[in-house]
Amino acid sequence: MLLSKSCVYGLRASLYLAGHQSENYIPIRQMSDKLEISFHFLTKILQQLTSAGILESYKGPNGGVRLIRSGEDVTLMEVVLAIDGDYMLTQCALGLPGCGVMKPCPIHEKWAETRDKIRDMLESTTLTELAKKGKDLDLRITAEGGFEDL
Amino acid sequence: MLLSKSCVYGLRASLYLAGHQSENYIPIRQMSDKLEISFHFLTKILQQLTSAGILESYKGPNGGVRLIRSGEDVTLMEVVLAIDGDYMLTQCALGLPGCGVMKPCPIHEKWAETRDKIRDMLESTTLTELAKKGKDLDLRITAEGGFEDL
DNA sequence: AGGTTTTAAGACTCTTTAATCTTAATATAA
DNA sequence: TTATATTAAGATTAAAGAGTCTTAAAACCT
Repeated sequence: MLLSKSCVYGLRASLYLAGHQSENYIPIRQMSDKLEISFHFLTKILQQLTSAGILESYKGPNGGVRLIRSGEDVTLMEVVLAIDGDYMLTQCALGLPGCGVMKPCPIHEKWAETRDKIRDMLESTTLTELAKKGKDLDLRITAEGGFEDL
Repeated sequence: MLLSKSCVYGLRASLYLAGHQSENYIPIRQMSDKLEISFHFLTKILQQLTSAGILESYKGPNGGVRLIRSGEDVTLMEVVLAIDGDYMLTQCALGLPGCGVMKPCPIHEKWAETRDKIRDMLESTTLTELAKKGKDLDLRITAEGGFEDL
């Protein structure tokens, strides 16, 4: 699997936040209900995004989480790095340690090109861009229903 | 991780076979020693490639496995599909069931483009091509040492 | 036939990831 | 200041992936 489940959940939650952007904090419970993700599991994932400086959280009534910066600035890459790390973007296709231009494996070159495509996509796509697209076209970030139901 | 460990081992073993192509069967023990992969684990992986019609095996003295067709014909895609399946190439980036042009998620379009790049690379690369490159440049398919040591 | 070499197959264990549960800490508000 | 709402953190359980071990089956050789 390209992205871990944690990472996929993190992306969906981030898109949710980008689509509900306001000054207010959004309770995790609300997100876990809407997105149908286990509350406690989602909480831990969002903690990773918080400590990575992507979200900020607030406890108590009317607390929750929200994007620190506008979703305009936040790329998919940031979310992926915060949760899955850079493993996917650095690891050799044959799993060999230290694979690179100095000590390549036979697949290295082609693989590096392919990886760069993935990297470019993740770096050039922002949360706001996708959330806007989701709203405009009523696309979904949950199994059933569209963006409007969120 | 993009490819499972089983898949990576399968690729390395397939490259080994492509680099030793002959009429003879290659014992799995020899491969597991050279490639530093657990014998029993490698055996299971090669069984998958055998039942997928990529390898054929023979028991008893002078037995082992070999590529059914020339490595010229075998693409990386075939090996990946036999071991990891098409999950990576079909799965939605947000993990939503049935994501496609009819019911897309906001990332679907960009993701599909990126996935196609991966697909193209895997489909256009053959074992022989990589094994030849590995021999010519003495690249490695094991942590230490080059192709020549195999 | 009997012993040896090899793959095949299944049971088992270990590790990592995913998910849940419980308790603590923090903030609000009546 | 007490009750409530919320995130934080750690312990625990469940499931999947990775790896090992044992036994069986097939083929060869003497």
